[in-house]
Amino acid sequence: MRVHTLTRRKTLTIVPKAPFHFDGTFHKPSHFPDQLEDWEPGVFWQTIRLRGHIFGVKIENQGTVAKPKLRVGIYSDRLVSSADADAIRHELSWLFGIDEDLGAFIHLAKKDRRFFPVFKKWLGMRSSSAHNLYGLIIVAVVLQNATVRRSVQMLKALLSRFGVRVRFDGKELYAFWQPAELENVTEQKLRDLRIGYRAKFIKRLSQDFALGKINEHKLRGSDKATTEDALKKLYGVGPETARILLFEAFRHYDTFEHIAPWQQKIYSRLFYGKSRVSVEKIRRDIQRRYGSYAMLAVHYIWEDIFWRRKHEHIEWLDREIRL
DNA sequence: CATCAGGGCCCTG
DNA sequence: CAGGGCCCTGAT
Repeated sequence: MRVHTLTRRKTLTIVPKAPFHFDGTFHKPSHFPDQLEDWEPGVFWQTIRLRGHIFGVKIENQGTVAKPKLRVGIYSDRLVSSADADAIRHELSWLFGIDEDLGAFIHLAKKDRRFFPVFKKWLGMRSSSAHNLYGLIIVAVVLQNATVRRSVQMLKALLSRFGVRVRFDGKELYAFWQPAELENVTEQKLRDLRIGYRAKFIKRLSQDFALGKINEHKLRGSDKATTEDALKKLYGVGPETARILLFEAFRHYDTFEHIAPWQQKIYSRLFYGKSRVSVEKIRRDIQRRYGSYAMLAVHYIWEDIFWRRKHEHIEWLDREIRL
């Protein structure tokens, strides 16, 4: 398969709204690894499709939490116009909440005696997704009813068959295929990649996106209920997938209604030190405490424990997540 | 070797 | 609105 080699064409400087936590925003330790992005402390790489082209993006931390500054290298196989650069700047701003004002959330966090150390450690972290809606749905679908190992395998299979290999800045990553490219791919061909019944979901989702039955751009400006409705109409998108999309792709920080059983177990441990607390109680307690920032607050505590897991052995967590 | 549940969802009754 | 079935895989 052809590898697209991109070279550096332009460099942008972006000044995020302070406080901004670079590593907490660009790297989510709870997510499974993929070949669409890469990270090391202070540096992030990803591919991105905009205006009909594939770009490589390298984002470097050039500031601090209190005085944030990002240097963004744009890689392409042709000249990058100022319209391209503007589109990339604009898209990154949305995907990573770069201009988001976290003031009200921080105010809440300061009043939280118990978890303030965690909020302080990650001060300025935002919800994020490097992918557009279609890409994030694909990720969410391979996540369904599967262990992490199998999810990784399924996404790898899909990307090596349909993705575009991109090389830039010494990295080799993939860019997602476009929905319309699956038009002539049969469900059986997808099943051959060992993705099981998800083949049907991906087939139908791709059709819907190719036909423009869902408008990501428009939904970014819609309220949560409208967006949730539109998402749940998509074949293969249920309560948990919708939750992921609402929080990561649409930046609704209050998305804390659906709690899956495996999440319930981890929340019970994190918030109560018990093995099992009812989802009703968890939902009520968290919503009361963090209001419209319920999911963001939980996200801080959630990512923190997965971050710690990289360095220390956390017995109960290993038991619960089943890699 | 068989059985089972897993970071859900759709469909049926 | 509860429950069965679904693809595949590694664990038991």
